[in-house]
Amino acid sequence: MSTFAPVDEQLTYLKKGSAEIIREADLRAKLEKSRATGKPLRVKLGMDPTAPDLHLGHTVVLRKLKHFQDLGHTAIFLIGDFTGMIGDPTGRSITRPPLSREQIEQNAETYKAQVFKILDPKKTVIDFNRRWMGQFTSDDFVRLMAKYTVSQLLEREDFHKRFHEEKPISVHELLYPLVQGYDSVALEADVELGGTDQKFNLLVGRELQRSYGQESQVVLTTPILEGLDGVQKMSKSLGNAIGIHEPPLEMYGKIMSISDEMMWRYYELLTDVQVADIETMKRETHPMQAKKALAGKIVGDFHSVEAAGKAAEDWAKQFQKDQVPEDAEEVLVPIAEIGGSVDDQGRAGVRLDRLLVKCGLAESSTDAGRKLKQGSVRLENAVQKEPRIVLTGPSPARLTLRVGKQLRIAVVSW
RNA sequence: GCACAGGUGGGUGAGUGGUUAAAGCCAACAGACUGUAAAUCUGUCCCUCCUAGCGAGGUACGAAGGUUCGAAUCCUUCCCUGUGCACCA
Repeated sequence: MSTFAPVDEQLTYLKKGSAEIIREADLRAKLEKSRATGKPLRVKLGMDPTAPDLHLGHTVVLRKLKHFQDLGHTAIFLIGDFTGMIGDPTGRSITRPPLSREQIEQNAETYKAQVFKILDPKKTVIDFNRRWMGQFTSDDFVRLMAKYTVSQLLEREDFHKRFHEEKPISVHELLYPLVQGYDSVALEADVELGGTDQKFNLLVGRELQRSYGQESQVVLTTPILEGLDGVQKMSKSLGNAIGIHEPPLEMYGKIMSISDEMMWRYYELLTDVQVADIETMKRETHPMQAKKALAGKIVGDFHSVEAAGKAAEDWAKQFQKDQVPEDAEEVLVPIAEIGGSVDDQGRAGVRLDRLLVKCGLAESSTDAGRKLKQGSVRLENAVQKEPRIVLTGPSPARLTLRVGKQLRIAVVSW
């Protein structure tokens, strides 16, 4: 029989890093009951497989689920393969383009693997809402829809806003919160987790459970993590995300580039460092050192301690010492692909602008030309403004290219 | 179905026949300064080509046509969004 920690202890652990608990008294009651009966709480976290890769922003709430798991409760990771087809309209000012079923299934698979970087696979229940939504008949749907009103749905801020701005709201978007709420009914969830932006959807779950004769779930929200810009929420489409699958050096570098202010928030939401220790660091540690420590911790979590150490070294080489890191990204470039030519003495003429595009250092040749003119391209550490260069050495030439902070090794062969 | 209002570059949002890839702002990118942080200042910010020059060409203001020497700006048709009215016999 499982034994649970004292309720107050559990509460303290769960409250750290959470934004809001609705309602805390209910959570306490549920925890007490579970402790008394030895029955773990069923804690649900749902995610739509709308993007193939998870980033650090997603891990905030995953970590919270992990906390419940640590306390001995049942973690249910729900993959919204059905809701994914609708696309959560949360925070969107426009309708999401629907994803194909194949795409969703593919994403769902990668999700499974990725969440286990945080959750304990042995103790996690993975479910798919297509399991019950796929069986839903039209009758069931009508009955579900009858439990909510349009004005209740329009209370939601983004709908409300769109409605008043006379922007389109598709009916299926309105359905999203209902389906998500129904998931809680199907799973008989005691607690549902989500970002603060999910608050409305989570609350619908409470109402629906009551309508279906169940005890309402407790809603626990976590803050939305800002991305690299420190302003907008972390999101791949905004290009300010750190993916959990990214190579160590890249991940480390991205973390180092966040602002000092954001660093503390990352500490709070992405590490297990205690609040008191964070406060001490704020006062006594040089921000750069603290940031390096943070980067090391996070890289360590998703890769390994060794990888983190290596990333730290490489990072210092690349950005602080102007050296070339061992794991620098290499791009193999046959000279023909960049319109180069070889003369009779074996010298190769290379078009630098095209090479930059090929290496991903410029978006287009026009862009490359601009960067060259601006003097932001460095070849072997020397500013290079001319678009043509001649290579005289033996065939595969390793060129170190830098544009701004980015570094690439181009291996040009002819 | 009818009427009205809209659809401009990554995002906002000017521009209503003619110095113009299309003001301004934001984002983004680069340079200086730094701790690759922030802040600040400067430059860039559709694509292709080269002889790389404040060069040449090509695309671009929902779509397709049309009127004009010339249109994002005028006309026609179509598509999309919203609003009001109607329809629901």
